[in-house]
Amino acid sequence: MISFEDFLLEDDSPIYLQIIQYVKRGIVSGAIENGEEMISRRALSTLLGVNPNTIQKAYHMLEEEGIIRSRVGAKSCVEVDEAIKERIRLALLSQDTISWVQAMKQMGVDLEEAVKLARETWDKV
Amino acid sequence: MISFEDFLLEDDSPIYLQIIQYVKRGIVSGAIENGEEMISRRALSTLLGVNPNTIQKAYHMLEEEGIIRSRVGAKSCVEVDEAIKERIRLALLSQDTISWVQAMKQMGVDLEEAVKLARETWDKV
DNA sequence: AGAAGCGTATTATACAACTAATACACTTTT
DNA sequence: AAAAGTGTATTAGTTGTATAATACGCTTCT
Repeated sequence: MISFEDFLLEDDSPIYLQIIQYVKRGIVSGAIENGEEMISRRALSTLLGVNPNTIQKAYHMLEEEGIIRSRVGAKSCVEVDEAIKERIRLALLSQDTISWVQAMKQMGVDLEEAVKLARETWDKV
Repeated sequence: MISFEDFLLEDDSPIYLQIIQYVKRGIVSGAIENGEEMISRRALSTLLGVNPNTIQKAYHMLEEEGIIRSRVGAKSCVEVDEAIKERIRLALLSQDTISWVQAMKQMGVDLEEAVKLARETWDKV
């Protein structure tokens, strides 16, 4: 079951987006597998200390994106085939990398400097 | 004068934060220099097509952070010494790089893959 | 001196995100 | 069968972001 043990509220972005991002990144990394059960909405809202409706919104959007499957009375399940996984992987990797590269360029950092910075940062995080 | 010519509203983050980020990145890159005049609040709100109050909020926060200096009746000016510039540079570079590295790690991408991805992305952006 | 432009301030409205409390129908567990 | 847990839905309230319309006093330009 996906227990959200290592999930942390850090960002100032909407919580429901952070939850969606957490699940997507988990799928990309392989930490979250097809068929796996999600923790229930109520349990997650208690765990994170946020409102059940916030969780509901995140789960609902995950369902609309075709990532989880819900049935009344039972826990929601992850339902992703290889095509969806690859689609998510490409989207997330390019999206995150593009915005980082844009930031570096806007600050006048060249490619080699940026790579050096990334290498130095890697083990600190 | 800082004309915000190459400023683009893209993000879904608050506009006033995007403006602050634009100015900070400009200072880090050297595109924005100490003593330079800011475009007036009214002119910028017209240029970007957003409400004057949104601009006022951004400028006000920039002033509170000690980055610009305002006098009633005159245009606001950038006022940053080398210490402040270095503080901003360190904060922005590490902040952006850390979040990118975290993203890559959460998705199971190792350092060399990430570097490769960054190199491939560099010229496309 | 006068007009225009500037920073600053106030009040009101709209909308999205988040919180809060509750209810219903269904599945799973006991 | 009963209880507990689940997804789903509704209504209400708070906060932050952005819009809208004005107003005042100061500086700069003509």
